[in-house]
Amino acid sequence: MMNKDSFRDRVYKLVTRIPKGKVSTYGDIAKALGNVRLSRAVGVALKLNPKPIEVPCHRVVKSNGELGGYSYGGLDMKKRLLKAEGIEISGNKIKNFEKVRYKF
DNA sequence: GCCATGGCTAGTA
DNA sequence: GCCATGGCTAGTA
Repeated sequence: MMNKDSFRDRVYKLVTRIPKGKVSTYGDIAKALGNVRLSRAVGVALKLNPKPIEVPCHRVVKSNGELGGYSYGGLDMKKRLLKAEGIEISGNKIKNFEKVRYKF
């Protein structure tokens, strides 16, 4: 009997689908899970991400294009990872946000 | 069960 | 204001 994935597992699964060079938002993931109101819980789930390598949570940012948080190495690390993937950032915001925003 | 804690968000003021 | 988590407390048995 296959037990259902927990909320966190479903979050991780979605995040895994975001391709390199693209970003998504906490809210978009929440919507993909059924309700935008889950967005805050999505943030919490990502903070608890046990595998930051496999689950690229650095590709998840705020709905207004700001970076949001990052528990592994802090914001500088998040910024560096994104830049290394070709995402342009100015200050604390993603440039061409809509253009690099991945749609599920 | 209750309560605090967040990597948040849409919609007022 | 929302809602999944995690830690902790009554208050039963």
